[in-house]
Amino acid sequence: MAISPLRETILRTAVDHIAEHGPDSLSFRKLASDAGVSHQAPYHHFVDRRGVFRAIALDGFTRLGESMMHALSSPPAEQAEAMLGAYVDFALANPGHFRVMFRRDLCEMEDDPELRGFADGAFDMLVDHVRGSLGDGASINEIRARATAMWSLAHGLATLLIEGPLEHKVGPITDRRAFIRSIARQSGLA
Amino acid sequence: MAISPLRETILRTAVDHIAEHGPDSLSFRKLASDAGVSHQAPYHHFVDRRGVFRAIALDGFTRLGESMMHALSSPPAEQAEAMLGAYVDFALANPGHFRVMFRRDLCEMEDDPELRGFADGAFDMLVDHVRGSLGDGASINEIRARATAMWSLAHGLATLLIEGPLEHKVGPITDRRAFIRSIARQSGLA
DNA sequence: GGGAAAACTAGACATTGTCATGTACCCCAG
DNA sequence: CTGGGGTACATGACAATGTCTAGTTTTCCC
Repeated sequence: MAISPLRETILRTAVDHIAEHGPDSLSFRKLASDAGVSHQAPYHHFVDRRGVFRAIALDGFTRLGESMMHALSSPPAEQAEAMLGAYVDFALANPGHFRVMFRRDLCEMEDDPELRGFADGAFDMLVDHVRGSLGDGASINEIRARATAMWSLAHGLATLLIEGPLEHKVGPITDRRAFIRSIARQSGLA
Repeated sequence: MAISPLRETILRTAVDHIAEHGPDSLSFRKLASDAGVSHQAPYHHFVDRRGVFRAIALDGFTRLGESMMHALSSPPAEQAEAMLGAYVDFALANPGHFRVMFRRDLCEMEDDPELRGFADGAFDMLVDHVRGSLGDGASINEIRARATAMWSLAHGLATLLIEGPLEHKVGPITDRRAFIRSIARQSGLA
């Protein structure tokens, strides 16, 4: 998979557009003309319009995995909060990616083992963290429930922050770390 | 706001389509032809293509409010779990609405006081519940943090269930009530 | 019953995704 | 050196879509 300048350009401008205006209004042709090439050129790097979304999702899950991997190296006492923070930080730093990664109408995971593998990577780190934090006595159901709770909390928080309604309700968030900490404390997850 | 048969038909088929294929592929013209009218007829009931999304969101927040209102009448000990359940139940019963309500690129809340009012209604019920459950000693920051945590947890859970990745990871969920209960217990929110 | 407003139809236009096809350039075997 | 094949683009065409303008029918009220 050699890097191609045009491919990178298109991905970058696509992500920027999605971060600002959402995925719906993303125009394949406009991507091409903005890059200064013909409207057919991108087809050489992406099979479809949806191929762009797929590439963005792959990139996104890679970045998310790196972010969570880094959080796993925190001291145990702070690990849960670090995992939540890593998830939310990633989403807010890469809203263009985040908006695409979890939209099944944009990138189908069902029949895409590669994409699903990338997605599994991030989740498995969460499970690893939970397994370690609960100790050996934890049942598989306990681990499953706690990992789901953490994922849901992080995902919901990230989504509500990106899509806007939360800050409108609770006011602007000045210190994101402290904000996440207070929420992690209120839920029993950290 | 008198009811109009065509308007209702269009909203219903639009919601169905979004529930199945997502909002992006929703065609204004196709809605019209499916309803057996000219491609211009819907413009008499919706200012825009986005007007359809706005109407769906308004309807959705009304239903969500009713669902949470009903949960508020549960006995205090079960109220938190009932609120979570109400939120998730609504989302899974109305995925077409849910997918639209929290997409700022589909329905802009910023300059739409009516829509924002409907959305505020549901959130205020959550705050009321939290205020009641924490008692009089709770600070505004505590209430805010706990309400945000509950909203995030419910929203994330609903989103991950609708968009698919969760069931793929933890397997099919046979008893949703028990599933939600186990997650509510794992987080300290119920 | 007549007139106005509401509901709907018809035509047109720019934009979009995508298919089919053409063209310039690079690399390597002969 | 040559030519052929593959890669990366450009061009043209087509159907579908959102929406503007303009006409037509239907409904309703005084």
